[in-house]
Amino acid sequence: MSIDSDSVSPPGNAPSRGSRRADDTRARLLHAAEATFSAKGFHGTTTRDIARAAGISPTALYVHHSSKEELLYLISRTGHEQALQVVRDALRSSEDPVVRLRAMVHDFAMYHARSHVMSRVVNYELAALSGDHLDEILAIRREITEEMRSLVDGGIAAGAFDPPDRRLAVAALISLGVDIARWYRDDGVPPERIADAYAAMAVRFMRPN
Amino acid sequence: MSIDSDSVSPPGNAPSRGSRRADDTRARLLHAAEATFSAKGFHGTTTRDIARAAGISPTALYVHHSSKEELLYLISRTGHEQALQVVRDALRSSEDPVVRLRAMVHDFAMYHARSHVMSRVVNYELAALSGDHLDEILAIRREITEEMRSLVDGGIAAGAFDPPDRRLAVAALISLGVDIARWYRDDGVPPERIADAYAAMAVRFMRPN
DNA sequence: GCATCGACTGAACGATCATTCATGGGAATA
DNA sequence: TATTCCCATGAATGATCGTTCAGTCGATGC
Repeated sequence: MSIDSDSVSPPGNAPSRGSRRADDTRARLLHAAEATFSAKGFHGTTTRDIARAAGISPTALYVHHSSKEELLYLISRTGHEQALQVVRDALRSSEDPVVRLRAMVHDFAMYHARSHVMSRVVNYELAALSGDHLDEILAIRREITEEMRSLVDGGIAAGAFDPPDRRLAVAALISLGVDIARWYRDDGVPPERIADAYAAMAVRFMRPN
Repeated sequence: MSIDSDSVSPPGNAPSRGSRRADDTRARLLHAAEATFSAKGFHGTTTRDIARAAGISPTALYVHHSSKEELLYLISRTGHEQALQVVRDALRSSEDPVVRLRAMVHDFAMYHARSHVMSRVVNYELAALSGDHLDEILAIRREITEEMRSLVDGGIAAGAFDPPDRRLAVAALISLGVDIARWYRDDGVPPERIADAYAAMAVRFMRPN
């Protein structure tokens, strides 16, 4: 997907009450940054690239955002919050560990396939964030890991899971989802098929023999 | 691991017969580039960063290599060739599909954990390669995928594997290995434990129910 | 002991970078 | 219609980029 226009609100620089025009420009700016960061990386992208893709002058970028890094931060935060929400919603869908696991892996994979442009930025451009911003993002990442861990531990406690290593089972579940952002292509395997297959494989390697 | 000194030979720019001193500098340059590209990305790294890490002047870089991109190319090529070799060696180790799968996942994981610095460059900086260099690297990547596919298809034909989707089973096997380069930390879970757990999980999700 | 030559360097170049500044235009309000 | 002020701009700034150039240095061969 990417950034919804209703999630585009007053960032650090701009006035609190944005006009419709300003909100629209802000949204286009974020989409443009998302696409260029994803394709060329943060350091490989110039503010002129972003401005051109958004259809404005390089200067106008600074009317809405205080820096190029702020754009990366906003994209990272939105993406991480969305991913955390996806995981939490899936875990709320049932009490049965196997059903929850299937839903979580399925939805996590779906999210990374459909939002692969944003997810590439979210997962591979972390090093370009400023110290404070990075700390905030890492906190959200820890929450995602924590949700996964609670799913795995709960399933083990209930006798529904028996992975060879609970910590590495969590790592594997995350890797299967995150790495989709790296290899996914729009003209390849459709998201739904990826999600179904990955959910099935995850259930298999978590289930007791 | 990283680059062995014996794999450091005449690159594009330098004379064919290198002195011991030149070979040593070349090797330090490649190690330095590997480390900085891995930490800050290709575009986030300056030639001055690399030179400083190698203990030489920025100018000396061009005595041994024609450009910054050439360094990335040499690292990418070495890394991909090593990964392909790891996969091929593992597949040669047995005729039994399950044994081969276990060896392949184990060794592929070991390689990405031990060479995580290089593997980050290899897997996440492809976009910075020049057109010709990228084509050459992508050809090696296709060979790696092809080896994995033959393993999976062979196992299915022999009745030893029954994954929910053979194409996505290959994707999952690659993701488990590659993504280690993203999350691995030297002070975390040791490579051998990762490799064992991943091999066990892979066997579980490939085996018929 | 001297000449040679490969390895290396400091200074510099043009290009391009993120960002700022002074200013203009146009939509919304009165 | 007149006024206001947000949104946007062209031009410019200092910094930094990848790379080149004209040499220096020190080890090696005679």
